[in-house]
Amino acid sequence: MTQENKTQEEMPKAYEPASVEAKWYKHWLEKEYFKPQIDPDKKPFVIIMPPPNVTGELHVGHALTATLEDIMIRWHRMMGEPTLWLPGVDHSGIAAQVVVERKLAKEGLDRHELGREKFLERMWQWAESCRGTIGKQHQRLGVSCDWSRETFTLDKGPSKAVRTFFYNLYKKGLIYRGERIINWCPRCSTALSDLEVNHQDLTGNLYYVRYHLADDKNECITVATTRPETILGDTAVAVNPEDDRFKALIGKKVVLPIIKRQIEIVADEAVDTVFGTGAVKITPAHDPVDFDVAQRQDLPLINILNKDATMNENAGKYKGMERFECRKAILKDLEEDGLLVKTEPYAHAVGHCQRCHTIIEPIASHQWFVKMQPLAEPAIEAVTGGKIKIIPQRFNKVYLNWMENIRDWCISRQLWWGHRIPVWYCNKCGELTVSVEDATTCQSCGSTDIQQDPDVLDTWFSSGLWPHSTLGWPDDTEDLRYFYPTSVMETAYDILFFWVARMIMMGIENTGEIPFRTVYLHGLIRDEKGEKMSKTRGNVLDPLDFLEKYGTDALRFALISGTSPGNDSKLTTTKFEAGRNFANKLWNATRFVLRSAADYKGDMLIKQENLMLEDRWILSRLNATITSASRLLKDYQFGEAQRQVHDFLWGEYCDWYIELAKTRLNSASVESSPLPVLINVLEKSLRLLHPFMPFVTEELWQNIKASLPEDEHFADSIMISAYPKADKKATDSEAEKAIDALIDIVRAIRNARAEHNVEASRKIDAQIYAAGLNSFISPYAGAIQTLAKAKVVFIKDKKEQVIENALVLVLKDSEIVIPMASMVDIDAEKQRLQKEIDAMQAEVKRLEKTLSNEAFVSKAPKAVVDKEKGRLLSARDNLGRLEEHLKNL
RNA sequence: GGGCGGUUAGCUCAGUUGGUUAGAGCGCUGCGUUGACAUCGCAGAGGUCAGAGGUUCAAAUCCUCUACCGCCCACCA
Repeated sequence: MTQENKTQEEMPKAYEPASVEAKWYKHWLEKEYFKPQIDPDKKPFVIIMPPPNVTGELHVGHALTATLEDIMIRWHRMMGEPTLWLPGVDHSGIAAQVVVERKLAKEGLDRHELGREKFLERMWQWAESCRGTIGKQHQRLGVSCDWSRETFTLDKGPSKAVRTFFYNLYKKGLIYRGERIINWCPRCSTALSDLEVNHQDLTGNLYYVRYHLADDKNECITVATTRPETILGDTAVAVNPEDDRFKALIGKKVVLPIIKRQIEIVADEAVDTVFGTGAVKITPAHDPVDFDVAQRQDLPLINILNKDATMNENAGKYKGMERFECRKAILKDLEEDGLLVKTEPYAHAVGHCQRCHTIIEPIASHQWFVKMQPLAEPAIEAVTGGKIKIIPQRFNKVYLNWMENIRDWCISRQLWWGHRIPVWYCNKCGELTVSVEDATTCQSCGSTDIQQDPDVLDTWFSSGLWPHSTLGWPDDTEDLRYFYPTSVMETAYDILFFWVARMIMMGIENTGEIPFRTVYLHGLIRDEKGEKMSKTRGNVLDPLDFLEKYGTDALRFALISGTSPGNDSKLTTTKFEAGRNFANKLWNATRFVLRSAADYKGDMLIKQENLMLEDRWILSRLNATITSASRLLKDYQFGEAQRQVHDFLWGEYCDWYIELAKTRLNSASVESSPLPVLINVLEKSLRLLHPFMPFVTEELWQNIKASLPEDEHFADSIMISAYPKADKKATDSEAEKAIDALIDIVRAIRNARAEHNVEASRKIDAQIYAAGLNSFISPYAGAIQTLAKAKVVFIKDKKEQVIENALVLVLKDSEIVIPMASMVDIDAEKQRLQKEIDAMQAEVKRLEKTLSNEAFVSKAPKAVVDKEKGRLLSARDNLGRLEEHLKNL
């Protein structure tokens, strides 16, 4: 250390995240470290970020996504792989439109008054402002993604991808327009896919209604329904053809109550003979099962609802009524006519709009659909064949179950915000034109009198293309060739079907390759009570609040700690505190190391011949931690990896190594100084921790760098430095054994002091006999004196032990004798010894039993048997010594 | 109706090829102002790993069943 070291002098006593974070994020951006270094000879590591919705600000779920992905990205980047993390934002069709519509409603407006064009202007304003906010929030989280590639789903590239995909599927016959039962949200006034409907069990009623036969007013058939208003749309009554009760009635006509329309009794297998009355009213326009029956039986469809779920002209006198008002009115009328046989309470699942929670209505409607089965087949094969790995594995089953039972996907939405369907209808010949470019003429007749389909596509139709559309598809771009297929798709398990499954299908369809090799699914973050966060519950946590209070690194630490793949986790303030405290601990440890380094005159290279036992120990422990953390990162065990690095730094480096190093700082010559190891281990540990806590590690690492002489081995930033690699040569079992024994000794003496209420300032005496380890540990008499406040004498021979009136501590590899003189009362000590003897006897017994078990000795691996044998020997030995000491007391 | 997950210390949770005395954070008890850190240090208490059965030399870990909690999927009107 020849230069002046001002840095550490300026380090304040506590870590202050705010200034550090802004400084380094800016630096990283300026140096363009987030951009991938393309190298054709290296396989890149690629994550396409799940694009947040433009529905507001980021929440803690986004923060978790950002953290997990940033950990992977930073780790791989430090491993020297060309690393791309591509950020983006989703226009999020219906969800965003609902948000803006609500804002309009507050102004007393609705989108129809505004008109499509003006409304879309408002949407764009909103989306742009969200995009800005989301970007800023992401930066505060420290995400190291390539902002130069940031993409919005409505950008030119993704839009072209959407149209191209639509066009291709249409040409292949996999996209078609047809009349089917779809889920209609009266509030949003649009069709929804099956996935966008949440089923909720509600207790309603099952109403039994009597329909009289047309030709015999005395005879009737009774049907059961939960939605009596749909009677107005009935076009048949169905019974099971095998049902003897109704066989005679098949083909006869009944008269619908109230509107008096005559409908036929038909036979259809879909009818369950044991449910309800065994006779079902058929409302083909408002029930998927009835729709199918109608197709088979060639029944007419009568739609009774307007778009807003009021009754239409087919409802006769109920026209204009709101649907549930109508239900009440019909029930009243039925009752008056004596046709309501009975009413019983009935719990059944009712569909609600995922976005606005309005009860959805099944309605027969002309919509665009994707035929899914042909797309699902290769997507199933990709997972069963192991080309795509899902973590945790249990989601394979969930994924496959959904894929194998997939149904056609309704993709048209009667919204304004989104990708407009690339279809034009000809007003002259009635034919349609599907085109990637905007069409100007009809493909069939050449007429220019054409108009584009007013609807837009399901937002997931574009999200599903995300991994390849962001990289340039359908164009053959360099990015697409180099970065696709991507490496990991990291997202929450609740969008497995919405998004992940569709990306797999679409990716394979469009590129012939899987979109990503690994799917990592994280769990949901819940509040302190374990409740799912939602705006209506009002328990949504804003990550920015925590950022400001505890710092980004603490937030990231909190989000990851105690989590495992696919499992939900609770976010509690104690986790934030733990993260903040850890950052602060590192801060102070570094402060100490650098302060010590300022007085040190040698260089920082570790010289093998100068190493003391504790140096070898901490190097060995560091290496073990690197090995383990690397393995855990590779296995996506981020919570556990973080914990192990944390435990090493706090529990081994700070608690023991620094404390041991202090004992030789003052007296040490340059050769025997702990500084090289102190600083090297810290520097390497910071790199090990960097993916988890990027800011504090960068700041401390830079401080270390500044305190050292110019060194070309140090990169400009920790984030582009090499991730530590395990080195088998660093493993040192001799040093680990000796230092473990030393730690045992210190702990035992401290424990004895505490147990016997020795004053803190008082030094006690201790004789230590460390058998085979004596030569290793005896040099540490001074260290023990400092750490355990005991004057230590090492004895070579047990015979030298003076055990009269003394406390004897029997450890694994050593024995400590502490003269009782002023410390202890004998009875208490006898009791303590007896307790230990009991425990040791139990241990001996257990081991004897294990080892006398021939099956164990013959079947268990030799290493395990030997280990047990060794333990028995040492337990017997300890027991003997304990018993002897008790006798001598 | 199918499927999945959870049940481990007072609380929140780790514990991934079955192998020492089951761990962490927080909380609790006692002690502590020696210049890294009170956002700290030292010591301690606290668990028949939901219950029952099974496989194994060996089970928190694998299998079966049961109980409770939670989630997902599903067109019985």
